[in-house]
Amino acid sequence: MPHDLPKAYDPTAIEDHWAEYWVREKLFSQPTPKDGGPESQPSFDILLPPPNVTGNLHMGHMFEHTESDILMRWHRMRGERVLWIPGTDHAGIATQMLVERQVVSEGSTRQQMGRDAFIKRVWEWREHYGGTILSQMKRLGASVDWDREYFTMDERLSVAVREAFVKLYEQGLIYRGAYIVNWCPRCQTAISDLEVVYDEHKGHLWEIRYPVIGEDGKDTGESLTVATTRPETMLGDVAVAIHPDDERYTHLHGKKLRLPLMDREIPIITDDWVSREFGTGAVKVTPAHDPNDFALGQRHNLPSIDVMDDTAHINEQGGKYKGFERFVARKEVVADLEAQGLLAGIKDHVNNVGHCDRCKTIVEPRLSLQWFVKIQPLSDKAIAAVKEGHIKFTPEMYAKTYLNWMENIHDWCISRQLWWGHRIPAWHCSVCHKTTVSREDATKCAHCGSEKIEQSTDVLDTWFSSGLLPVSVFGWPNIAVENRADFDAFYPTSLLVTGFDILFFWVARMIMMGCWFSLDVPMADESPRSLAESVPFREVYIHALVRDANREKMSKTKGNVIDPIEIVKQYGTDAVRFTLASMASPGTDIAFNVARTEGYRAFANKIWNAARFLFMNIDRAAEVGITIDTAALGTMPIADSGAPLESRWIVAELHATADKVNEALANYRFDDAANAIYQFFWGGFCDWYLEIVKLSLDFNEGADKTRTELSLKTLVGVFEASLRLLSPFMPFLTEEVWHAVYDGKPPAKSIALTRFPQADNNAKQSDAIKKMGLLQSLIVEVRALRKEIGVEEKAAVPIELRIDEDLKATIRDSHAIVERLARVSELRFVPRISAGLARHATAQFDVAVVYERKIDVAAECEKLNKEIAKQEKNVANADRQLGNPAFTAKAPAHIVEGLKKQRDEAQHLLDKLRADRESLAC
RNA sequence: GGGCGGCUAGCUCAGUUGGUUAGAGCGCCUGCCUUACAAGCAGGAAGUCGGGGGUUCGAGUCCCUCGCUGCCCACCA
Repeated sequence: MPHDLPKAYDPTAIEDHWAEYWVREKLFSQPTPKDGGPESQPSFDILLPPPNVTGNLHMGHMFEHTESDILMRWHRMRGERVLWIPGTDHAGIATQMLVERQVVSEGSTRQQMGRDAFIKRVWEWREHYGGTILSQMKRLGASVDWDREYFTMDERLSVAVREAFVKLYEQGLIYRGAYIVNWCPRCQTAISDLEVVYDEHKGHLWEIRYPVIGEDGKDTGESLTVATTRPETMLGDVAVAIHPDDERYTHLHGKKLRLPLMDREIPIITDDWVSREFGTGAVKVTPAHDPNDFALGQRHNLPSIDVMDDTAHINEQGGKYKGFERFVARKEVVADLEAQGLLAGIKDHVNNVGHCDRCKTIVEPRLSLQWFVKIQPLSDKAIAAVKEGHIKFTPEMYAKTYLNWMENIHDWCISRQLWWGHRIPAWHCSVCHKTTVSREDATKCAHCGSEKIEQSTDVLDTWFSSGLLPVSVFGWPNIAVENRADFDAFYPTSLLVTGFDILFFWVARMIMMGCWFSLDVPMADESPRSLAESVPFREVYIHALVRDANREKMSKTKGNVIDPIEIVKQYGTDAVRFTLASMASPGTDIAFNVARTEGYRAFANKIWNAARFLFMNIDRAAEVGITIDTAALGTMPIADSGAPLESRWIVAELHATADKVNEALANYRFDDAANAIYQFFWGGFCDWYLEIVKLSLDFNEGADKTRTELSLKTLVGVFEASLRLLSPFMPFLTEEVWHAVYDGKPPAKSIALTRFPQADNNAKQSDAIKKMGLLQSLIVEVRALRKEIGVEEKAAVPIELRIDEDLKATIRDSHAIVERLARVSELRFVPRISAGLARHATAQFDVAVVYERKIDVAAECEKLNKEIAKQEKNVANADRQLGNPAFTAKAPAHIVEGLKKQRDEAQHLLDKLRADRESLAC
């Protein structure tokens, strides 16, 4: 029996089933369009930021997916051609590290295994464990197109990577050279600037004397003191630099120094770059181990001496320190200098130390032969795309952050000394030593024809391939006439939903690469592609971070990580989704609190029980021959003017809510949208409408059958529309209940394929809202009065009501509602409230409960006094403002009028309150 | 060293271009097992909008300043 819902809402009982159903039925697949371009149907498509293949789903993912899924389901229900593409990233370093650890635990190493065997091993690992996140996403109901799932190392995506590399190379935008890069000695690879995280570090500033030597090569007895935070790098020193205008050292210009420990002659050079204030004003120059020194070395034609190997141990260039690990070498160097009396001092010094983003090892700036992208031509386009408004950021401030970074961008080091990743399509010739870059696997040198070539062992930065995704997932570079439907329909994608942490890593790179490569792809009508049409996405929505209940960042080390799957098991996916949505206001981090989730599980339960109430009545109706025509559902209910007040009211509220939700979602205000629905369903539909409609649901003999049927129709219609309104937020619960509404014969395979409620502007403006408001305020006042004077909950009591003539009809027509909801036995209209009765006064009416009051006079007086003081203040404030000629002259008329009205109402109320106080003899 | 946020009820947060008496959820207090729901119903208390100054008829909202707090960027040895 579809109508037979269990008494309590149990999410676990329904969610697995629907999650599996959605995937099995391929409900969210969006095949390549056959009907041409996007004109035939507006499309809305986004690319899922591919999680690392090594990853587990965390709260941040769930948040991101919830927001995306809400948007996707919403757009889908608005009839658009919706596509959400899932995939995973091969995550070079992360994955290699993980598998390496596994290999080591088995007593081997990747070096022992060899490159091919190791890579095979990684692929095997990926086959077994690589789908964790995606299967978790399936369980959480993300409405992605599983038929289009990709992996960044898939063949077709690899083709795009190679094409992009070769093209940039041909355009002169990729070069190879020896520069200072960030080297991770643990990962044994270069990493980009972005992959270095800086940390304040309490260290020292060592001051070392470098003896000055004369023409004869002998010490003059004088020395120049340099300051350094990394004394071990002195082994690679090739000069000492001073500021040309530094008078302390003028006499040393042109002189030479003896490099301690290495006994090497090095020159003193002058350069404006040197700061006279820092340290001693003399800086040792180590071009192979510091970017500034490297630049100095370039300017002054100095050699570079790399004193370390790939693992940051001192190499043969470091003389007797060869073999020492860098920090051991540091100790040794300092000790030896001290022994030789060359250590002038040690000062405490706080400096920023760079760590490898992946493994936290201290990064070694190191001279190394790497591949770089000459980035400026790409960044120019990427800057223009945002400045010209082709890409819109939400929140807007991220556009500033983005531009600031983009305008100060450095060339991008794209080579990595890893095994797992896209291998660089470059072949080095051992005969002519030139490099061949090729789309096809090269067999001979393009320069000398030699076959003694070997492919570069380096792979590309992971972000090089993910940066290409917006073009590559739609088939680039193979966009031929017969093979471009996807590209035409879906590029540029509509939106990117992501976190700010990958703004530069990924978002910026996609913009650069998307604009650069798609520009060559003509439009469907063969016209050239404009910059506006070459962007990878038209909008970027940057979501906030999910923190724990104490606003702490979740981290494994702190042990405060909330596992979404655990929470979901406890409260249900829908409740967790609703929690995230309701807290998601752009730009504000989410302090995830299970108390909120508990509340939204209660909300889910509320919906569940409303459904049970509905079904109970439908079944009772069926027994007396009243049936609901489900074919009439699926639209926006409309109440005609003859319908009962509560029907017209709830329909108007439904339209108003639909309007709010649509607008909120258009502005990424998930919180406003969720709150509007919550408020409508719980505060309006359940608390008021259901209670009132119970009066009309009379199935007894002799009851007004037409009225019952009409009411039931509205009830079911509004409820069904509410489900559709809720569906993007709570897809599981609404799916279950929606199928039940249709008694197992739904008009579509899923509620996700129905239409989202759209407000009719006329329907949301209704006098019913005003009338209902009056009734509600009367009912609330009576309830409060009852409470104040201690009327038993169950007792029905008479009330006296003094109300303006023009409002009387509303009350009279709906007296049954007042009687039921406020437990009133008799409603007496009176010209004035009888003396001695407990009363409440509002601007519109006075009401009293006819009951022997058991009230605390003192408490009542206190309350009255408080209220009187408040109203006196209101009147005084209003009078003061109204008495101000500047106000009446300058403020707009409706403000002045409004204030006058407000003042009069306050005065009216005040009079009544004073009278009350009198009668109480306070 | 630059840049960007935040500070509103006990907690977590809303508050649209300045406009009439600043809101929500949770928590708290009181009373109810009223047959959809105690994961519920009803009523209630609670805020000098971080401090100071300014603009304005009018400021939570705009400007200045100070404080606290968080984040991002940056090659100072």
